[in-house]
Amino acid sequence: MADVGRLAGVSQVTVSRALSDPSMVSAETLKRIQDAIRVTGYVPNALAGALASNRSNLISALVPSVTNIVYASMLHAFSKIMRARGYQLMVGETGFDLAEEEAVVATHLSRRPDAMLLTGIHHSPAVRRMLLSAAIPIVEVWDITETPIDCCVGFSHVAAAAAAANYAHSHGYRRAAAVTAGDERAARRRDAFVRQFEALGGTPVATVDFPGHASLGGGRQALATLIAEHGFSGGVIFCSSDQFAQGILVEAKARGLAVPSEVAVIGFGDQEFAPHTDPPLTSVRVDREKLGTAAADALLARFAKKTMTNPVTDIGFQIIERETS
Amino acid sequence: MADVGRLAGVSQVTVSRALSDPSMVSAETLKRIQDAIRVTGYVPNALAGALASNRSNLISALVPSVTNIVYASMLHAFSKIMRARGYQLMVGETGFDLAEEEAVVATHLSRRPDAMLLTGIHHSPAVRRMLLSAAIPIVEVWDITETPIDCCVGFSHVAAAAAAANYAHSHGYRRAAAVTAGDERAARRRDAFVRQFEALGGTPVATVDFPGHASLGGGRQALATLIAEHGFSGGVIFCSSDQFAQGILVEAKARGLAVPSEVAVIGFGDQEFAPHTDPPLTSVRVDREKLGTAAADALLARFAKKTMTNPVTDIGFQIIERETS
DNA sequence: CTGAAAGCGCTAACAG
DNA sequence: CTGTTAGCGCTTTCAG
Repeated sequence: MADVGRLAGVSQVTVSRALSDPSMVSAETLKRIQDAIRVTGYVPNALAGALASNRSNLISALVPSVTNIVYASMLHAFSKIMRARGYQLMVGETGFDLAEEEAVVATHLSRRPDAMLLTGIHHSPAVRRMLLSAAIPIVEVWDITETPIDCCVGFSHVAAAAAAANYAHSHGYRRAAAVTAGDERAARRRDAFVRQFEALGGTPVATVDFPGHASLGGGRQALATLIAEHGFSGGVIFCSSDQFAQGILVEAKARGLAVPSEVAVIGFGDQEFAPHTDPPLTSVRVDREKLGTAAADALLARFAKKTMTNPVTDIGFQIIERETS
Repeated sequence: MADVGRLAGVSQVTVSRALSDPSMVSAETLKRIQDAIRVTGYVPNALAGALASNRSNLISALVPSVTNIVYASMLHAFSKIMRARGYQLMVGETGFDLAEEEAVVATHLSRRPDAMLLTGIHHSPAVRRMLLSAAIPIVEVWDITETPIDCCVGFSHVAAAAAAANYAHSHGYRRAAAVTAGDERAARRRDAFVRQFEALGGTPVATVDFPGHASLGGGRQALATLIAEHGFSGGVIFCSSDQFAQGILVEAKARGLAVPSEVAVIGFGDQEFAPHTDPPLTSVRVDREKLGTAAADALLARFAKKTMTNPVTDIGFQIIERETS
């Protein structure tokens, strides 16, 4: 930066100003500086800038996994807005394990992010303490709580699952099953679905749980298991993800079972392929782009003014009725 | 750090040493320092450390899109290794546009990453210049070239597509079509497939291109288009992605077309669901985890010693024969 | 094994 | 509009 200044015949600070706010230097000085930058191939050092200004322009985003499309698409929407505002993203994967999250949070905080996005509302006491003393805006996503660390953007998993149970019951289903991936929020939905479906007078809900992530193969296997081991002989299957639902459709077709008359399915997530399965998949839609943009908006609002109008943003959900139930 | 030192009765530098290399301080001093850290809740400032040491421990990884599972799973494998070695990932999305890539590269370089992962081997002259003068290890992935910026890890798209054409021909197919997403590498595969299939004596290959990313819906539409507008009446369809292939299977089943006798399909990527479609999908496998780990290994080797044994790593591909062709 | 001093490249005051 | 002076919180180097 000093070299650039020397070449342009100004001091180093003037170069700094030209870069951070061009309106602070005269037009001709600006031009000379820009020329000098081009000639020298100068690349600013954001590290030094961050240290001096105490603003890193970094946002850290922690998700369970980047290979899960629901988190990836949320990140995409989130980062698009943040990038447009000059912030860069540091992405971290926390798995579904609180201890792992703790280590990731610690290393990310050492980079002094200006804000942090966290997935979920359940964190270890150590994480809460670190986050609180970091004193930066924090947004927790994919769930809502009355007691966020700072603010949260999401929806009620209990309400979504109960709505699915109501939907199933009102469409005449009295028998049901649930297929669930190894994810705390999915498990909460499963429990809420079971509770509500049975409360409405449905027969006991059979459940099949997978420890890992949802997959098409898992959905096929789940239907096979339900039939072979749970005596499943018709009814609606509430899935924790559209991936499972798609697998159930494939397996049903392979077995010659009619959908929805013999096997009905409700997916979760309303992923891109849901309208194009055969038959088109009924699913609970969660607007992942909106989740990402609302999370970004919440952080930007916190940057603008310290007072929060409302720390809890419920983006809701929607049951998209198609032809599988 | 000075506070911690005061509490432990040592100077600030000693704390620094205790953190960077515990063996440099005596056992009892170390213990006092660790206690002091616990008491004060001290969180190191990696920004300052990076500025002073000229090593940021940051790696920037640039992919076209994080919502595409093939890039996401590569990133996952890559970051796992890098994180274990103490490096953190800055993720950037470049889209499929060279100009966008330029802006992303510039901002990432300003953060002084210790190395960079780039997707693809085609970059603008400005990007090459910036990267060269950054003088850090660079790995280009998903493709190979004799003239990488620094080193590359990938496979030959031309060879993969030609192998698919050979496979189709040797399995008796004389008619073929290709369905391709809007991605330069996919287009190169399409061209290589067409060239080889026709060279082997196949009839002219009908092509359907989509500007955006591959999807199940796109695959369904592609088969409909091939039948309606290209008079497709049997043969093998080479897809740029398993997503398209899956859509073709769904559409074929919906139309009552037998697979593979009336419509045969070859996917690309061998994604998780490929073995579980009905019938199981024949696909060109690219080991994305291996791609990520090999890219990480290449950078780590560059960190260890400046001389490269071999700058080009070809991880190859494999045609997985299942039942759709 | 520990400490003192210097400085990484920038921004934030304060002057002029 | 521009320059001067002080740091930001660390690591590095050189002494002891």
